[in-house]
Amino acid sequence: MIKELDTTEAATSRMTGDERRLQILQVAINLFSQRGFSGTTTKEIARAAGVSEAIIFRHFANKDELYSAILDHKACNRTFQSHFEEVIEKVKAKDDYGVFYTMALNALDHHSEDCGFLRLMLHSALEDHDLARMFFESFITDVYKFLGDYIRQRQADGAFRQIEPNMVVRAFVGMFVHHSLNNLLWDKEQKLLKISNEEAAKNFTEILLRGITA
Amino acid sequence: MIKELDTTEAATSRMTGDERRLQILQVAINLFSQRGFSGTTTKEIARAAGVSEAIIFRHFANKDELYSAILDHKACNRTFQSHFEEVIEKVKAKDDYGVFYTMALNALDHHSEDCGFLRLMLHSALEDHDLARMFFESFITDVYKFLGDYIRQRQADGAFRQIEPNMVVRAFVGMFVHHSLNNLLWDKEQKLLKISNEEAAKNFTEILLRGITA
DNA sequence: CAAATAAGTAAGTGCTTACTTACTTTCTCA
DNA sequence: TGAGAAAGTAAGTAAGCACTTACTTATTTG
Repeated sequence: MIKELDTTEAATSRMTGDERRLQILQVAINLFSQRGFSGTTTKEIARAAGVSEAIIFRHFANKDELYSAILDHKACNRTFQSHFEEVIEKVKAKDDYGVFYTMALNALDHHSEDCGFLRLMLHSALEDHDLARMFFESFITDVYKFLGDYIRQRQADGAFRQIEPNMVVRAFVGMFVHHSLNNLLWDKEQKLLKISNEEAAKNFTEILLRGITA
Repeated sequence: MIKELDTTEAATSRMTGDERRLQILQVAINLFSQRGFSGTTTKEIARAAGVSEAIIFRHFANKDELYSAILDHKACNRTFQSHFEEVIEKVKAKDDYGVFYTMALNALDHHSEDCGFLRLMLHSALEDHDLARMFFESFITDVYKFLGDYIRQRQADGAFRQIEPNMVVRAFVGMFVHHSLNNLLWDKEQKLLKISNEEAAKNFTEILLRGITA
């Protein structure tokens, strides 16, 4: 038996329930990230998944539950630990440059390759969905705690000058998040600033470290 | 004759055409910024303006034209010159701290008092409306040119070290834009970081200046 | 192989949407 | 002061929306 796995377009052959559910979910994530929740119709999702609309409502009770399912799906494979192991290493070595550079580069690369994620987050934040709140509470909070602790420690060492640590995190995260957002939303052709992620991470890190060293 | 000007709720008395047009526009800006374009119905706009739906279509041919009118309305009273005269003064005096501090504080204050504007921009950027493109081309480009020129000049003076000037602008703008976005979208109660705009502008400026001085 | 089970569809449902029509009320000024 | 212009409305319309029903097709399994 030949099974064609076709996630990008309409799948021709019949799928098992779980396969179809996952496929619909991925299609929905894609469309929601492009057009937002209220801007996407269930008909569009069905067409993009290559099935009739009724199939969607067999797998998800209603449109809202489809959104909730995205929440669950995104939440499970996106923890701080899993994504920043490399940074944790640098922290142990008290490698200031390594900590911030790796952090920024990781984030920038991630934003570049999965720009749908950023869009989805913005949409859900603007529409005040749980997805945004959950992401904030589980992920952003961790980033602030992790980096904040490191900065506090290095301040105690006398390596960094005295500033509110969360202020420093805000400034640094701002640099690369804004950079990604800018490239994604406003300056897609990068007319203002065309630069590699490595170069950007390097510059941001240098500015920050010079800015906070004692 | 007593004329009641009531922009917040349904106006009771009859308005002239221009008054009504403007009022509908303001109500629409308000609602679009909250719920987005496709998330706002013409019925809601009508109710919020205190008129029947037909009135909206007397003033604007269709929903899209209502959006375009917002574009015109926002575009005319939002130029770089008008908003950053204070910064231009500091530039002339080569007051590094003044330039960046004033820039950041102006932006932060503006975001705080007109947070609807930020939301509107994000919505229109995500929905790929002209409003975002126009804002980018008329305003953001100016900011980069203006600050970029200043940084180039100070580099020539030997005051700032050699970095791509637009990179510096990106980093600095990122700090305060991200700060505003964060307070607006994710951390409305400011659990992570509660700080006055003055304090934030001060810290951002200090980090940047230490980060780029020669 | 037949019965059970699950994947799938076509064609609806009632409600909401953007937008219109036909009509009424209020203001203005010759 | 009365006729014309402009502001306003109530009650539509067709298309689109989320969601359902009644039915067909394919796959598994005792």
